Amino acid sequence: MRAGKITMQDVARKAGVSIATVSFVLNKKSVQMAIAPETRERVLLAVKELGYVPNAAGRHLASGKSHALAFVLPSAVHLRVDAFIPQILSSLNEVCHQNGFNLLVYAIEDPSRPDAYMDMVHENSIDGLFILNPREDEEQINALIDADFPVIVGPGWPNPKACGVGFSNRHAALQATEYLISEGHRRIACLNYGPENYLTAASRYKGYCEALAQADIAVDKTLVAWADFSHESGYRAASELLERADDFTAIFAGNDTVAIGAIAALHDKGVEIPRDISIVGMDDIPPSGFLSPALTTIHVDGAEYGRQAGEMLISLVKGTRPQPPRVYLPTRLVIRSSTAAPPVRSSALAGGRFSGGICQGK
Amino acid sequence: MRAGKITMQDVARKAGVSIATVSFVLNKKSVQMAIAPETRERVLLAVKELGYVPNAAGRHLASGKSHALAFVLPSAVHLRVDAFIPQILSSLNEVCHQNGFNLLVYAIEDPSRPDAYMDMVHENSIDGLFILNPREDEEQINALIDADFPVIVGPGWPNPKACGVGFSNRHAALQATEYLISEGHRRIACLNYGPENYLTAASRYKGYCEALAQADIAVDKTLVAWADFSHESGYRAASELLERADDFTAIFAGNDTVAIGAIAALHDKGVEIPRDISIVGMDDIPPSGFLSPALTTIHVDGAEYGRQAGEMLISLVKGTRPQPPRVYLPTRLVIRSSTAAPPVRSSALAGGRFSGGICQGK
DNA sequence: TTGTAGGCGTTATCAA
DNA sequence: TTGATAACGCCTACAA
Repeated sequence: MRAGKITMQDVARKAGVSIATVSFVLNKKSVQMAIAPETRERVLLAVKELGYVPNAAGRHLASGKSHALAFVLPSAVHLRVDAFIPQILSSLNEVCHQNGFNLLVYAIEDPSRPDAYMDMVHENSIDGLFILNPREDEEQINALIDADFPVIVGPGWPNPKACGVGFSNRHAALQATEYLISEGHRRIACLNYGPENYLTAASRYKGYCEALAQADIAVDKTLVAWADFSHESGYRAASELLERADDFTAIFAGNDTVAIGAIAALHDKGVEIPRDISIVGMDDIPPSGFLSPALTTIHVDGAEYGRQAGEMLISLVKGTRPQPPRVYLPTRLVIRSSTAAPPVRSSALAGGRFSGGICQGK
Repeated sequence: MRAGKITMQDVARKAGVSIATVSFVLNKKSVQMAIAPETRERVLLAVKELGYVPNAAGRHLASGKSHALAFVLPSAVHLRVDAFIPQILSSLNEVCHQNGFNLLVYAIEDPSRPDAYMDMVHENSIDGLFILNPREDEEQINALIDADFPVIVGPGWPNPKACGVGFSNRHAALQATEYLISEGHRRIACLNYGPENYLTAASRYKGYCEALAQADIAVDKTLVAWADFSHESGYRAASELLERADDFTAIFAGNDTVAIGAIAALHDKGVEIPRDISIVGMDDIPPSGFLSPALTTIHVDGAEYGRQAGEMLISLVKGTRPQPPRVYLPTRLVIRSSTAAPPVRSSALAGGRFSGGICQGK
């Protein structure tokens, strides 16, 4: 294919100028290089007539710029089931292309080589990196940042030179849990998504604990379960929770994906939401508002997330440190119908939540 | 960053050989070029000690190969809300990286320039293209195929030279609708996802019509609604349907995403699923099995989809026409709890489905 | 079995 | 204001 392999040579010949001139015209270095309008016209005409398109490889080699950015995801499962990712990806896609960058996606597949994406950096095939929720232990990232390679991470990344966007997972989890508490819940389970060394999950857990602490509620480890990223895992974790304890009245879920799984588990066990148990999620993924019951959750603007990340990264690539270098996106509690006040029965009387099961039709 | 810009020059010098030898060793052209094992070792050692990584741009320019593949999506909205896409993307990601290719994602943002992604081809920045659900009118695609540029489209693409993977949308829709009919439904609404010139949506509609025809049921246009790709649109379309007609007992939804929206709409109107209305979706996206009611749908293996597409494309890039060149993935009806036999009341007696509303608690 | 050298298509630095 | 020309890093005949 290759567009008939028309090169600057051809354009130059046709326009009767040198290839250097063609390059100048095409790269219009602002006011620096002044080209006679007449010459410019001639070149532009030739370009148009020949259907010339600059070759990426040549440009890349000569300029050292690949005009490509990479979006790195912590895991492939993540990509497969977490509906929040596509939100980010979608706006990132937009920003990139509007600014003349291609967008590479790299979901880490092989946990034994979590930094395989570094190859793209070393091969020089990308100009910048947006790493979503990196694990803290990835030292390579700091090496890149210290070497001034354009990288966007989370805003809490422990390197003063780092630039990042995101939101406070801790705070969002706090918001969610506080809401449950404000509704009157005291026995609140935490169904986090893991693994535990996964930074954002850890932060969310921290927020959950903090909210409990503020209300003088002790963290009960039997009420804490770790799922992974999938609906299935949420289902499983919720089932386990239900077997381990029968007196909690609410669940704080690490994200909407596992919350959806948990809801199904509760449903299958005959637990009614929010009558018997309330549940609040996080992320507000597209289906959340359309479930029955609609999921109360913490809304984060995924599109804004991707946009800001893209813009910051591009700014970095162009040599300007974004201002501000660290952005915390706002999070907002969206109250829907999966939450309510806890059931008003004393456990002594009712003897567990399933006592009401005989009333439930279906 | 650029890994200290170590080039083949450096490696060659260090190993005491020429850069050609280094290149030979690195590109081990199978048995063709025999290199003395001793020399090879020396080179490999130098590579390791220097931490040499080949430069993508140089390689790209010299070889004409970018080692990058692009995944093109018909729209950004699609990417944002259709949970089927990430399934494909995830396995595509895997196949690409395992084979040493980078993966570019291009979601078409600007409908006025639906083929903007062609730039990537003309710039020569990708070696191949996987176009998901292209619109039929994109003539450029045929130009590429005819020029032997590696392209993967759907298996039904009207060009004998085309290679493609996918599944029969028509057949899948037929399966879904047939099932509803087999359950006893006669008044079956079609809530498709659009736009109408969107090939897959059109095929699904065709399958729906075909199933009705087989059962001697006339297509009633008042029972046909077009959504777009989002949950919201499914919600809206279902609401309209409900206002236009009150005697249908089942809905065939163009995909699970709009089905989820539709379920919410029915729910909000007090319609109970599947008691009053059954609904069947398509694609079997991750949350579908976890809804209440769990969605009956047509399962397609998204991971397999992406894998095959990736493998076929890579084979094409390497110069081998995949065998077979067109793959139809199997589709499977997954019966869950959103479908049942139609309510057994005569419309004369009941006077519309809402007559039973007073019995519904909640 | 290994080395030489030309070329891939741009960019960018100098001269002119 | 424009034109030569040297990089850029690698691949690959062709020679040796």
